[in-house]
Amino acid sequence: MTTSIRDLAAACGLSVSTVSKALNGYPDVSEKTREQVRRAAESLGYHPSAIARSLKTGRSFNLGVLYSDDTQSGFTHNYFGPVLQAFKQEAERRGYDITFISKGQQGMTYLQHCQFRSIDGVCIVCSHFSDPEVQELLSGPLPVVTVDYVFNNRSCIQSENRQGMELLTRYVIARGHRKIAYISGDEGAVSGVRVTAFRRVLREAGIPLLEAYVAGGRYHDPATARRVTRKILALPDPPTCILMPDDTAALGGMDAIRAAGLRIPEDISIAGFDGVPILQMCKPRLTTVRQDTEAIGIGAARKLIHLIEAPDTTFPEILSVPCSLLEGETVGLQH
Amino acid sequence: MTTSIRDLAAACGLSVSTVSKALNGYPDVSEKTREQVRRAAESLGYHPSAIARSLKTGRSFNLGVLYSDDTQSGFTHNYFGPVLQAFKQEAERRGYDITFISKGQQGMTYLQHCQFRSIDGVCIVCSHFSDPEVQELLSGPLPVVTVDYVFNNRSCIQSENRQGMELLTRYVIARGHRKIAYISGDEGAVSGVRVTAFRRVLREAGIPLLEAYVAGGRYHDPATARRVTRKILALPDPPTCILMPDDTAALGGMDAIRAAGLRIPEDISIAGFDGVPILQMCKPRLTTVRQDTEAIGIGAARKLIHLIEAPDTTFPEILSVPCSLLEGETVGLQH
DNA sequence: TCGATGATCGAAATCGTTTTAGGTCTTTCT
DNA sequence: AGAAAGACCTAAAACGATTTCGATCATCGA
Repeated sequence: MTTSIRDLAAACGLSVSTVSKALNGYPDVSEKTREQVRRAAESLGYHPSAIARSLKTGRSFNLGVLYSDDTQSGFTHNYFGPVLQAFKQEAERRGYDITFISKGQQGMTYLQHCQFRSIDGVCIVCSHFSDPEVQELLSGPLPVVTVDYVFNNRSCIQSENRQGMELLTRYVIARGHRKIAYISGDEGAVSGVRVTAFRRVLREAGIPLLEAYVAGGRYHDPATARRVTRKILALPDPPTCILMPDDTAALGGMDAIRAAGLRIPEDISIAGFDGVPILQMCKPRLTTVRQDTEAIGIGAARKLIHLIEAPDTTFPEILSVPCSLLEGETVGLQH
Repeated sequence: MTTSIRDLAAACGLSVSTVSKALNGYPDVSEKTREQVRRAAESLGYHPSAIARSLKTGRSFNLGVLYSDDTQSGFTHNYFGPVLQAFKQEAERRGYDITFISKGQQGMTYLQHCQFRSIDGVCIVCSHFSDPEVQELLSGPLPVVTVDYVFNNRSCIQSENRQGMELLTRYVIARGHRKIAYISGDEGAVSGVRVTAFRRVLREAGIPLLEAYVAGGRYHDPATARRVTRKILALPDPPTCILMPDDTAALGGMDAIRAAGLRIPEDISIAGFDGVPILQMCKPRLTTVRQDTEAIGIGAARKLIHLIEAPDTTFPEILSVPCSLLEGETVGLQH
């Protein structure tokens, strides 16, 4: 089959241990034999078995990714997808592979699945942080980083949701809007921060906010967005602009607006959150807040690897990456 | 640390081998001790180490996924993304994890990366089948299935591109179009089959085809699509309908059409291929051919696992899954 | 010249499993 | 009763690496 270290040792006329040490840079092997081993490895096409190595060293160079979401969108999730992609690429650059930790594999919990595969650390990015299995993993023995969720003494990376929301709200106000509605996503810290920022910017601008203008919604759920939007449009004094929890939901909102016979942005304005690329190619181009998914994914990978490789010099921390405004065509001038 | 089989054996007062056999359903262990072992395993929270098991058995229950694409879209690729998602889910259902095989990991080729991780089999889905490393993998010792690429004596799964293209072309003709342009994707078997089907349906319908109407393009590249569309629109006798290689490219085409001051579908019609869900929520809803990405992903996983688990009863074969027409709003009636 | 010191190398244990080849004891058959 | 056959279990050898602990040998200072 594939050549093992024993074959290599035989080919060199050396012992297995010497060969191993030569390859792993131990000091007690002469430069001459080291070079000989290298050459032989090259010509035999030798590569060590990650599995055998892991068994002995306890390090697998494998990062777990816990990703579960309601929306069934999987890899193609408009926000998590690109985050995972960046995470994976950065991990690979550092010599790690990734494996997805999934529910119900052979009756194992998430944590057990990690131990089963001897995962070195895990990145949790999902919508079910209240799941007991997720909590078990969060308080378990493995290095962990989370995305968009702060847990006691664990590292987290997320967008500067406050700054992003401020950016958007200020922009909308600058376009002349005074009657602004806000539909939030699933309850949680992210939604909380955003709505708080929204309220504060309005207050600071001296703009009154009807409580009927702020409604609960769901992330990445166009159907819910459609329903909530319809309700808001039916208000006695409807808003001139609606802020949606994300771009996907915005699509549902736009649908409801069109169904009501209104034009975007002439009759009513709408904005999203996330900045999914493909929607920037559709008409009308959605005005939204771009989350730097690449920076988030890369940051998560770096932090996790750091936690693994230098546990003594690294501490849990909350990292934030700034958002930017994507000015599209869905927020009109209001006077 | 985590409990090993030795701990379990000690707790039961049995030998390691008996415990192993009890857990693995060997016949030469009494039902009584088997039950005892099961109970002890449960209460100690014992789960075997996948790594140690792999080392001994040579089976890792790990499927490699080779996925590289030009477009940098990664997981969020409109066609490959959903395919991979379905592949992953089906693999997990069968007790397999997946790991991505990537270029340049520690200076390893794809094949070496597979061997490094003791991958049981690999699913190749990418756009670079001409890459020597991909070819090495294709002719290597591991079980392989491919998506959208037929290789000598390897299993392949793909859409019934002929049938899909026929469906669309007939539909467009039925809507009254006679001057139909076709922009194809990157050169290759898939593109070939589609354009052939397109030509044949036209011929059978007795509709003449201007050679200037069929142009080369690129998959998932809106910029190229825009350029090619512009050129076609500038023809002395422009078509009334343009068929694009995929939905993403269609976006570029629509852009060029709008830039030319034409309306969709009143002035000119356009259709895509793939059926990406999010675009079905945008206006105007794109008329396109839906590829059953879920069936493709699941089929790939099943076939691969079958090749792994029952190599003697399984043979390489080409599997095809039918497409369906997604009637949107971008192909108008022509008279 | 002799012991000490370094420089290289190798033997063997180990990681956590699986699996082969026996081993022991009871039962059954003749 | 003696042998054959089952039933049940264990010892030990792998799998392919890493790593500890010695072993060997040449060199060197005194």
